[in-house]
Amino acid sequence: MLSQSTFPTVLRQLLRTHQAFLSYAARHVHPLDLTLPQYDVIITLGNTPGMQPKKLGEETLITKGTLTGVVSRLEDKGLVERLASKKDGRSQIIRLTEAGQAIYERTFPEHLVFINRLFDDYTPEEVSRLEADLVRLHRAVVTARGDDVEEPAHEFQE
Amino acid sequence: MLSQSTFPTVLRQLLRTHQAFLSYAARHVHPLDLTLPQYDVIITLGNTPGMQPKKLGEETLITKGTLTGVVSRLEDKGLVERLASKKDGRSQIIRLTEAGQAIYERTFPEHLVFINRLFDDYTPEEVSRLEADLVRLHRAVVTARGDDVEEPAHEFQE
DNA sequence: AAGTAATTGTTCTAATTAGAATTATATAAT
DNA sequence: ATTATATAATTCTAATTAGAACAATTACTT
Repeated sequence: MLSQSTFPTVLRQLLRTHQAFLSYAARHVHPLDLTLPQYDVIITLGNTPGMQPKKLGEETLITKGTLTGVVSRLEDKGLVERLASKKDGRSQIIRLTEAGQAIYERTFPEHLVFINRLFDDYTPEEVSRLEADLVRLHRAVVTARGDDVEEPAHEFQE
Repeated sequence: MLSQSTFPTVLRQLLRTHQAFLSYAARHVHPLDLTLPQYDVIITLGNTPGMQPKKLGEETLITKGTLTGVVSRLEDKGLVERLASKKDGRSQIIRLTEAGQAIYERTFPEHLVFINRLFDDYTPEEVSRLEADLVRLHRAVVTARGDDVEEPAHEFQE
């Protein structure tokens, strides 16, 4: 078996599953005239007093350069608003407007039903195990990423 | 904890792990002056006589509209070439040029080492189980999506 | 054979993406 | 305090992304 010369199928399957899930979730979100990242921001802000872009990006896995644009489009739609922080001149609070909160309350319960349908045939233990396995792989990736510094760059200090 | 009102953490973890893996893989690919999708095309075409864009897209999970651009950029770099099919006027064959094949041969072995490092702490059984669990979830998504039976049970090994 | 339907690939668009450079502000060090 | 460093968010760029519309070609139906 020449599995040594092929790309690990487990990783290909990770990509495939990820992609399939996104296209599934989009079915529920696109009819709301929202993109997936936009809806992700809304459900992350739902039932919160708002949060800084930095934290919002960490929660949604959207990098900051991207987040600026996503939030701006939601602002244009009147679904979120940016408030300047008084404590920190660099910082903001992003929160849902009333219209944004209304969308959240109206759609999120059914979104959860829609998503959880995927696990109809799973026992809670099976879901937990899958999650634990994904956490383990994630940890392996982060570890490898941190350990894999070919050029430590210790010699060149500015 | 109001876990009923929160997004399933197993899916969030799927997205997180996927993202971490891509950024890890990019470390090895970007120094080659290639994007991840571009490199994916190259390793998919490696050691093959070439293939149609349709199949190439299925293998790499790149949708056709995107694939046109990815292939064009690789063509500009002289790494792949498009050949018109004589049997089917709509169709093409995309294959590596000599330069593309050279990059493949020079980099893919070390790329595999780089990637397989993620599973250093896994037993083969653990990898198989994770893959099977991902296949199961993928199947659940496709089933829920409802557009089943587009792909015959031809799940060949890559 | 003629007309209809399906397939292949390109083009077009709006949005996302990561990464780098930039601006503005805050914190730390001396 | 003054300088240096770190952080927060925006801006900029090239590429990818999905989806829709399109042109060209092939396959099917009658």
